[in-house]
Amino acid sequence: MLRLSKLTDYAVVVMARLARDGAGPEGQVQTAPGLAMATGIAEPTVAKVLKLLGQAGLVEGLRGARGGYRLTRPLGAVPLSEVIVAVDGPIALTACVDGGSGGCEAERICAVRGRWDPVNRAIRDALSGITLADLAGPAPRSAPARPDQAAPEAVLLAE
Amino acid sequence: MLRLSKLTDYAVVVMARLARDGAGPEGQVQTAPGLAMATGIAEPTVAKVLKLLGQAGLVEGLRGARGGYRLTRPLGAVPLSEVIVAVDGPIALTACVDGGSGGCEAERICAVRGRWDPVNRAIRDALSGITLADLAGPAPRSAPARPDQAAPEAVLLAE
DNA sequence: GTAAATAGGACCAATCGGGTCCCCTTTGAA
DNA sequence: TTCAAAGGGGACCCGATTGGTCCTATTTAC
Repeated sequence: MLRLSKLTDYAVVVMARLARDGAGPEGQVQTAPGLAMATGIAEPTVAKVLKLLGQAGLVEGLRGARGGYRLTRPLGAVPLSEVIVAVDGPIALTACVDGGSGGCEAERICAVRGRWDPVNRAIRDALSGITLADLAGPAPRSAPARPDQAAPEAVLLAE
Repeated sequence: MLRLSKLTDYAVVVMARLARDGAGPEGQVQTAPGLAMATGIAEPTVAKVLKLLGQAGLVEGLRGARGGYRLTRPLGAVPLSEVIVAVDGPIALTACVDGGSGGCEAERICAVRGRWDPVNRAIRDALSGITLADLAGPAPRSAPARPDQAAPEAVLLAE
């Protein structure tokens, strides 16, 4: 289906939330439990996503009491491709592209061997041209006034 | 990893093989076992791919003895996106894009709800700009893409 | 010193996709 | 007329990947 993983989706939501709450570069930090509360995503999952984003340098984690996370760059400076790479790994549509030889037993007679590169490049370019600001931008419809006050329990029970 | 399925890879290989062996529009047909032999892909898998491609109208299957498959269009007139849709289903990076409501319990507080559309569109555009001829390399034997075939476009969201 | 919070890794379960096999239908050829 | 070759359609099973959870170590404010 050419889908990207849910983790990537969560990552975008979490980073958008960080930006929204002022946890930008050199700004205030926000804790993983707090983000989980605000986004409605389970807390261990939020922690996992933040760890991955931290390893990629997209967020900065401050340890210890009063610690938390904040963005290292404004959303407009973060291409979507970077988030995908951070969470899902390298962007390559087929296994035989970057892995070199081995694994593809039809290597000898494969007619399209090594020809997926332009495809991968096209995808990467398309994804690099979109920043998180484009995704998190102005509220799509009926911006919720205070989503930080919304109780996830209520959402679960509502529908 | 944003990978596309192996089946799609096989589909490209098989279609390239069809073109290479002259099984183009109104040309000779080639059998599934023969294609399996030529490509090194397991025969049941080749048959499965050809069925999917046939349902999408990308290849034409002739039944009965002396039957087989042939392309309905030259490779240059087949955008990669169509093959992906035929084999993998609609191109949509996230589940919450086209499915409407249901499934995403954080729908109410999701900050990026409905914002994946430009991403999907960018991907689709990138994939539509690449034809199988680009993947299969230079025209094998004096059968270049014929641009007189008007763009049949494109049922990306069909299914 | 203690509590709060991140860092890192291991672990389990479920979903999805790859691959195979089955039987039916069609149709050219003997 | 009969047979065999080939496609059409679907069901099925196994494996891999992913999503999600938990535990422990480390750091730091109070």
